[in-house]
Amino acid sequence: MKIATWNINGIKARIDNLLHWLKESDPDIACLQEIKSVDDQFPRLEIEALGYHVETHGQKGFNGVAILSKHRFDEVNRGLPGDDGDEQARFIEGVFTAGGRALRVVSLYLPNGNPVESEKFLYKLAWMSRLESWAAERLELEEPLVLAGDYNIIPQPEDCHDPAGWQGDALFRPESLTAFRRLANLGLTDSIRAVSDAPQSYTFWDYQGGAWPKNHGIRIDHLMLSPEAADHLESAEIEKYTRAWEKPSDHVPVSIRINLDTA
DNA sequence: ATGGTGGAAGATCCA
Repeated sequence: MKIATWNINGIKARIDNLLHWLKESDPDIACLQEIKSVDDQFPRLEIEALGYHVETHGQKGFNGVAILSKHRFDEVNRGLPGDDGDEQARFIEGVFTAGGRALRVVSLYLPNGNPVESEKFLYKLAWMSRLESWAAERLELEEPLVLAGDYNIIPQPEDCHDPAGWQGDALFRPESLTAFRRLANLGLTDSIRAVSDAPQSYTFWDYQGGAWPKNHGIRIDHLMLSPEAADHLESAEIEKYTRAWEKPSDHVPVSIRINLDTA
């Protein structure tokens, strides 16, 4: 089974690229972030025509996440628990049946958190604390769980072109990295790191300043796996070819293959 | 010092 995550930076601007990628990459489950659309304006028909079930958690203008799946959803949960006043659409969980057992897949869009002097950084850290609580609870189920999305976290210096330049940024602040490690240390495996130590494996290149041709990127899109998923990880891949397409997203897809039939 | 680029929306905000 192939599971992918992609911050598409606007579904209206990216629908042609998305359809092309779905045909080419052919994921069984695709987690999308920054759909920047309300649910009833999401172009579900074109995607359903390719054989996908579509579940969205959108909002007007910003944020918004979705899961596309060739497998039927047994259950869908929208929103990260822990703050009833949080209006931002950044989290959706789908539950599927794979290999005769439950498979949980989350599409998440973790807050950027800049500027760090603002409420936005506090919101990022609070959101990460809520995510940690949620993950701790889910891990008790001892099921295959894939936490996929744009984490807005550069885990290690080798995950960016210029660590000194990122010093102090919310994506690389010690508080942010500590919160990410706390999450990982619950027992989640970083898929890309599990299959490769290669540096300069980036998932995002800014539109500005020729970042893409200069390969000035960062690795901030991650698929974090519970032990029951990580045990069956076969491969992980950054599909960077999409960054060279016309009208690209500034992020590229990251995908994994796991074999849950042998679970 | 400024603006750099792009999306959504339709003035700015967000990244």
